[in-house]
Amino acid sequence: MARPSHVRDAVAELLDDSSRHDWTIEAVIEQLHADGVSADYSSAFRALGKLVDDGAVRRVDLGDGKAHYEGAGDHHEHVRCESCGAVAQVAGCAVRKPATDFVITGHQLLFSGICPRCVR
Amino acid sequence: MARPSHVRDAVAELLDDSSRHDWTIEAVIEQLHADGVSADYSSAFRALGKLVDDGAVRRVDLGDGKAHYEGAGDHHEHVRCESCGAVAQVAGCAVRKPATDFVITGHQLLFSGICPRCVR
DNA sequence: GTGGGTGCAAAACCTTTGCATCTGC
DNA sequence: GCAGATGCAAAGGTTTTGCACCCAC
Repeated sequence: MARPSHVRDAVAELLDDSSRHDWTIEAVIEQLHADGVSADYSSAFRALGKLVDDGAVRRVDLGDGKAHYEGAGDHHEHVRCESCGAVAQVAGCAVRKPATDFVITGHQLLFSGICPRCVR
Repeated sequence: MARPSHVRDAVAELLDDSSRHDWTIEAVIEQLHADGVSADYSSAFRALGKLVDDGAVRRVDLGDGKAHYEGAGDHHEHVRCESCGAVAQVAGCAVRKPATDFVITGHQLLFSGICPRCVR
């Protein structure tokens, strides 16, 4: 049953505390290592998978071919800079329920744009 | 200069005529072959890439790990059935401009849901 | 002859999975 | 002992890239 999992715990805490919302598996591992926590890629992968199942973490698709994760806090959308790839979140929900015969269970919205830094 | 490209032309015509909006590279190739057009995976890949650059085709992310393409016609969003993977499009734009310091250039919205067939 | 288009094959990239091991319970 | 957790390594599935060859201009 519930058994200690230093990897899962560390990942959960990391994503929960962090304001980042574009954690990749690689980034998570690096941070864990920097924090002195040993963790293998597959361990992190599995930990994240379980956390997503538990609803503690959301998997986000930022259109760069990699999986991103963020703590499942407030609902918000993302903006990604086409130029530098920086990601920011935009508060609130900008989506209206669509007219369709599907039963809508959720949505994922990704804005593309240019960040203030790249505009200059 | 502009040189004939039977692959690119065929792909462009296919996506333009089709009402499908979830063409994968594989699907495109199969259809081309069915239409008697020879085309290699990499040729289709490159043709699609160029068409996307030209703005004639849109690359759509349907969250299944594969790249999907559709003719760049009217703007619309997509719904994907969590159960069977079927994809439908929903007319109109359900998105409001967000409050952010990014310069928004576009967006991609994917609804998840259950299709009428799977609801039963 | 030059540059773009095609095919075939190989390289790259990520994500998943298999397996042996280790550790609480 | 048993089930869950972890590492290491290998498998999978797609997307990209390298190269040689061919053809319209």
